[in-house]
Amino acid sequence: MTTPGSLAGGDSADDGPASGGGRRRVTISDLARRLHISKASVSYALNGRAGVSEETRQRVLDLAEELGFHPNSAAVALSASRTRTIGIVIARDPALISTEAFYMRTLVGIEQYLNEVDSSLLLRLTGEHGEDLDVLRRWSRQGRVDGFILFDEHDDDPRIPLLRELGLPCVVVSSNDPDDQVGRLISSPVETVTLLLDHLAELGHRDIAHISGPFTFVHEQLRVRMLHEEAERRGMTVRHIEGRYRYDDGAELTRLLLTAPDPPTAIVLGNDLMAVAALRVAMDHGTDVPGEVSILAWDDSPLCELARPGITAIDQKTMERGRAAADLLLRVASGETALHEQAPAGELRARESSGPARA
Amino acid sequence: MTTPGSLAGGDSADDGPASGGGRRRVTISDLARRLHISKASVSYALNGRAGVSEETRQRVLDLAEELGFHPNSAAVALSASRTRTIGIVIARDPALISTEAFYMRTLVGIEQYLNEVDSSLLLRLTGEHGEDLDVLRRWSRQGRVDGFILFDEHDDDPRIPLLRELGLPCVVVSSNDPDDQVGRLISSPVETVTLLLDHLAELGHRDIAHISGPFTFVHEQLRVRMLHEEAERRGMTVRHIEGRYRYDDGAELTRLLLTAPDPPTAIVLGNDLMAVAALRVAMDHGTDVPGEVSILAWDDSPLCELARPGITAIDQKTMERGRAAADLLLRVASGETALHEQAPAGELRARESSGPARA
DNA sequence: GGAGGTTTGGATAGCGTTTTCCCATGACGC
DNA sequence: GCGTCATGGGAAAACGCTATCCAAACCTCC
Repeated sequence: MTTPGSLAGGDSADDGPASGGGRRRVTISDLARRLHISKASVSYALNGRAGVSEETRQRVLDLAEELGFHPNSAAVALSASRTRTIGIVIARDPALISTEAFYMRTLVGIEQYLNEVDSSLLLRLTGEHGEDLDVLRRWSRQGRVDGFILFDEHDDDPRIPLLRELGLPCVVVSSNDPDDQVGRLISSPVETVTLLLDHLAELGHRDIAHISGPFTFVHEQLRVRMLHEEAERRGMTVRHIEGRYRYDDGAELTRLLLTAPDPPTAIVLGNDLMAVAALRVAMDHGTDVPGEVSILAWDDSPLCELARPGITAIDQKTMERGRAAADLLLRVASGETALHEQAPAGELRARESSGPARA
Repeated sequence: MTTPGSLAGGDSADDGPASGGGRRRVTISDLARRLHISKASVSYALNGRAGVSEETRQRVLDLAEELGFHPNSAAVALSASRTRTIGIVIARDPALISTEAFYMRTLVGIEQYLNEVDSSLLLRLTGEHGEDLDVLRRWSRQGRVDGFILFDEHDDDPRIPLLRELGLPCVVVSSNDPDDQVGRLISSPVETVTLLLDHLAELGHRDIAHISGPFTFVHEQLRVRMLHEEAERRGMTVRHIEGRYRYDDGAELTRLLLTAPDPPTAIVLGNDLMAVAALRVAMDHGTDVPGEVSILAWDDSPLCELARPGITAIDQKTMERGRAAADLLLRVASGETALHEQAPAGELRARESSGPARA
C-alpha cells in the first residue's frame, strides 16, 4: 500500500498544510511524528483520557483539526471492538417496504438521533423468508454492528434468542411487554385502541369491523385482543378479518363486509393502503363515506391525508419512535439496565372519512 | 479481550462442535490451529486464491462452515482497505424524504443488488444544508465505505470534486452526461418528455403547463429545457413554473394556472405529491379532470395509482435504476473504465387523469 | 540420480488504532 | 540528601486479517 495503487498520490510536497490534503490518509502516526510525541499520547489526547498534559492535548487537537484527521474506523473497530454502527434488517416484500412510508419515517427518526451521537446505520432490506436471520448472524460474527433494532416481531421470534446467543444487544420495537432481557420500545395498542374507540363511540358507532394485518405479527394479535376487550367494555361489538396489508386485501374484504346482510357502521383498517382501498370500494359500491360507513386507519400517512375524503387515522409518531428506539439501543448497548421503555403516545387525526353512525 | 469482558464465555468444552457456537468469535487463527496449518493458508483457502491444494481448501471451507466462521470485517477492511460497504447520503428535508416513495424504492433496488454481491449499505439521512459534505468527508477519511452513490445533483455540485479529491469512486444518478470522470447512471429526461408529449399530442393538447421542482437541481433544469425543445418540435407551447416538490406548491400554483385567463389544457407536475395537490385543487375549483384539464405526474407512485381519478404518470423504474446504480458503482470501484451508462427506460402509465384536450 | 521448475504451506510484516506496562522526571516529605 | 509518589509520555503488544517472501517437497526430464 505504500507503493501507490491507483489512488495514492505520492509524496507531493509531503505535507501540504491545511484542508486540501494530499491523497494518503492522515493517520495517528502522522500526528505523532509531526508533534514528536508517541502514538499513545495522541490517542489519549484525542479520546479525552488522562495521561497527557492539557497543553499537549490541545496541540494534538489543533493539528488533528488542521490536517483533517479522522480515525480509521476499521482500526478502531478492530482494536476497541466497537463500530459505532447499528444494524437494521427489514424482512418484507420489497413492494410493500417501498409503499409503506412507515419504514422510511422510522429510519429518518433513527438517523436524526444517530447523527447526533456520531453513529451510523447499516441497512439491509431482504425478502421475506429467513434471510434476515442469516444477515443478523453474519453481521454479528463479522463484527459489523454494535447492535440491532428489530421491527415486526413474530410469535416466538427466532431473532431474539439468536441475538442473545450471539451476544449482541438489540431493541425490539414492540407492542407487548414480556419479561425478557432484551431492550424494548413499547407502544401498546391499547392506547391506539382507546383513541379509536373513543372517537367512534362519540359518533355513536357500536358495530365495528376490523381488517387487520397478518396474525403472525405479534402486534396484530394484540390489536385484535385489545380492540375486543375495550369494545366490550364500551358495549360495542367488533368483527375481525385478517388481511395482509395489501391494497387488494383491503378492497376485497371491504367488499365482503359491505355486501354482508348487516354491514358494520365503521371499518378500521390495519394500514393506510388497505384503508385507501376500503374507501375506494365503498365509493364504487355507492356506499356513502362517512354517511353509511366510517373508514379509519391504524397508521396515519400521506396516503390517508391525501385521500378524498381524508381518512381518519392515528398518527403513531413514527419518527419520534424511531428516534427513541435508537436512543434506547445505544443505552442498552452501553449496559443500562432499565431495558423497557414506553414509546411516545400517538394522536388521532380526525378527517372526513369518519362521521356519525347511520341510524 | 482474552480475559472475558462481559460477553466472552470462557473455555467451556473449548470447542463445542457445530452451530451452537460458544461466545467467543471464531477467528482465522482458530481455524489454522485446528487444522494444523498456517493462517496464511486458511486465508488463501477462504478467498479462493492459489497457494493451497484443493484438498486443503476443502478442509478449511468445511471447518469454517462447521464453526460458523465469518471473517471480522474490521480486520479485513484494515488489512485490505476494502469495506464491502457503499455509502448513501441523502440531504433533504426529513419530511420530504419520508413522503417520497422514490428514495425507498431506490434503496430497495440497491439493496437487492448489494445482497447478491455480499456488500452492504451505510445510510445517512441529513437535513438540507451542507452536512452532507461533512459526512462524505468523514466517512471517506474514516475509511468506512468503498464508494458513494449520489442523488439530486446540483449545479456545480461540490460533492463531485470533493470525492475526487478524497479519491473515492462514486456514481451519480444523473440526468445529464457531462464529460467528467465520475460514474454516471444517466436517465435523460428526453425520454420521459417524449413519453409525456406523445401521449398529450395524441390527445390533442397543445397548451401545456409544467410545475417543476427547484431549478437548483440539474435534472429539473434539463426537464425544462427538453420539454421546451420537444414541445416546439411538435408545435406545442409549454409554460414553466418552479415549485418545491411540496403539496402546497402544487396546490397553489395549480390554482394560479386554473384561474388565469387562458388556463392550459394539461398540467405536468414534477412529482407525485404536487400532482395529487393539483388534482385536488382542480376538483375543488370545479374544473373537470380530465374533461377540462389533464393532470400528469413525472414520477409514478402509489399516490398516483391510488388517487381518484388515477393520475397518469411515468413509471421511472426506480428499483431497477437503484439496482443499476449499485452495479455500476461496484464496477467503477473495481477500476472499470466505461463510466457512463444509460438507465433502464421508463414507461407511461396512462390513467384517468389524462384525456382529450378540451375544445 | 541430480538439476531445474512448480506446488504447497510456513513465517512474518504490515494495516491504524487502543491499551498495558513501564520509565523518566520532578515535587514533596522526612 | 534520599526515598516516595504522582504524572506525562514512550515502547510495544494486541486486535484479525491479507500479502509478501521463502523453504520445503514434489515432479519431470535428462
